[in-house]
Amino acid sequence: MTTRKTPIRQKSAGSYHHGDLKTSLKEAALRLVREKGPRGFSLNEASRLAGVSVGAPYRHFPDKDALLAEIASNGNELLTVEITAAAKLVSGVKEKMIACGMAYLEFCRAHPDYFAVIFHAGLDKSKYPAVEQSARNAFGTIFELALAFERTPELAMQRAVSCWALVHGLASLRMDGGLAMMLQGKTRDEPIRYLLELFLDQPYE
Amino acid sequence: MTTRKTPIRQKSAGSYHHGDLKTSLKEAALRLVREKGPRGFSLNEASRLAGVSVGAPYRHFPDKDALLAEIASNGNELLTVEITAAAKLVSGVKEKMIACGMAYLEFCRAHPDYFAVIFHAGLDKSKYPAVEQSARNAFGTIFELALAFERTPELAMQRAVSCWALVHGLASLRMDGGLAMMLQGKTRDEPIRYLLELFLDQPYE
DNA sequence: AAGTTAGTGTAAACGCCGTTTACACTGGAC
DNA sequence: GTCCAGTGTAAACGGCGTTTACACTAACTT
Repeated sequence: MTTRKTPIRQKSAGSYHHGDLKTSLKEAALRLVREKGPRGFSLNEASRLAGVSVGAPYRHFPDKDALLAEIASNGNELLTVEITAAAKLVSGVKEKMIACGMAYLEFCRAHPDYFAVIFHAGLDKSKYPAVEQSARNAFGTIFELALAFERTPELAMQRAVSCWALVHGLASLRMDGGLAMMLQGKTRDEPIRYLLELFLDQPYE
Repeated sequence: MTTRKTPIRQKSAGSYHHGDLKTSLKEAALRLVREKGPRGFSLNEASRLAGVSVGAPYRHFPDKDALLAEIASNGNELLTVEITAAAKLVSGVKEKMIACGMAYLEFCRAHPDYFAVIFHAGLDKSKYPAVEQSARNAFGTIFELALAFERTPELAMQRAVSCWALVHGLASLRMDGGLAMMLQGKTRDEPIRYLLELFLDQPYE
C-alpha cells in the first residue's frame, strides 16, 4: 500500500512562493507521524516534502512545537465535531453519552495520526492555550450531557471524567501496543459499550 | 527545591572505569525525564551526568531506545510488585481488584518518570520483547483475579481490560495536562474507586 | 508606470544530538 | 608478568532545530 494518500502540495518548480505552505506543512507532518510515529517526524523532512528549504517553516510557525500544537488543536476540533455529530444521531441523554464514547473510540481508530500528535508528541500543552481550549471544548460536549444526568455539577464532572477516562484508556492501550496481543481482536468496542451502559444505569452516590 | 534527590554516581576523578555505569545511566535518564519530560532527555546529557564520554553508553546499550526499554521494563516490574502487594493487603477477589486499580493510580502519582518512559517516550515496544513481557506480567496480575470472577477466560479478559483501561485512562489524562484544570483536585481517586466497585458488583452479560 | 514594502522564500551557519570508529587504559586470569 | 576482555576516550559523521543575512515577488502607493 502506498502511503501517499494525500500528496503534499510542493512548491511549483519555477516559482518562488509556495502558496499555502502552512497547510502543506501540517499535512506533511501528519503523514510523517502516521508513517513513522510522533518521534520520527522532523521539521526538516516536512520541509523537504513540501519542496521548501528548512528555514521556510519559521515564517509560519515560531518553532516545531507550535506546528504540532496547531495540529493538536485541529485534531481536538475534529474530535469535537465527530462526537457532537454522533450524539445527534440518537435520542436520550444516556444514549447520547454512549454514542460519544463510541465516537471517541472511532476517532482514535480513524485518525491515529491526530491522536498521536495530541497525546504522544510530548507537547507541553500548558504552553499552548489554544490546545487546552480545544481539549476543553471536546470534553465539554460530554460534560454538558452529564449535567443533565446529575444533581450537581460536581457529580456531573465525576460522571463525565469517568466515561472519558474509560474510553480514553482503552484507546490509549490499543494504540500503545504494549498489550497489543491481549487486546487482539477479542477486545472490540462492544464490551466498552456494555460497560458504559452499565455505568450510566447506576445512580452516582 | 533541588531536583537532585538521587545524586548520579560519577566516575571518580582519577580512575578510568566507572564501576556501575549502566545503573548510573538509568538513574540519570529517569532524572532527566522527571525534570524535562521524555523528549527532553538525551543520551549525551545522561552521559555527562554520569561523568563519562558520550560514547561510553554504547558499551552497555545498543542504542538510546534500548536504554529506555530497560527502564520501561524496570518500571513495569515495579508496578507489578506494587499491584501485587496492594492486593495482598485485602481479602476478597473484588476488593483485591479494586486495590490493584488504586495501586495503579498511586504508582502513576509516585513514579511519573517511569510512567512517562513506559507510555510517552515513543518506544516501539514490539522491538523489545522484555518490555512486552513485563507489561503482560503486570496485566496478568489483575487478569488472574478476574479469572476468579468470571465463567470464561474471555469474560475475564474483558473484565480485566475494562478495569485496566479505566484506571489507565484516568492516570493518562491526569498526567497529560490537556484537561488538567478539569481534574484539578476535584477528581481524586475516590470516584474511580466507586466506579470500580460499581462495575465489579455487576455481573457481566 | 515606477517605486516601495511587507511577506515569504533561500543559503549558510550554529550547537546539540545519536551513533560509529579507532584507539587507550585496566583488572583479573593464566 | 603477560595477555586480554571489558570498558572508557576522542574525534568524526550526518541529521536535527533554529537563527541570520539576504533575495525574490506580489501588491499597494503615487
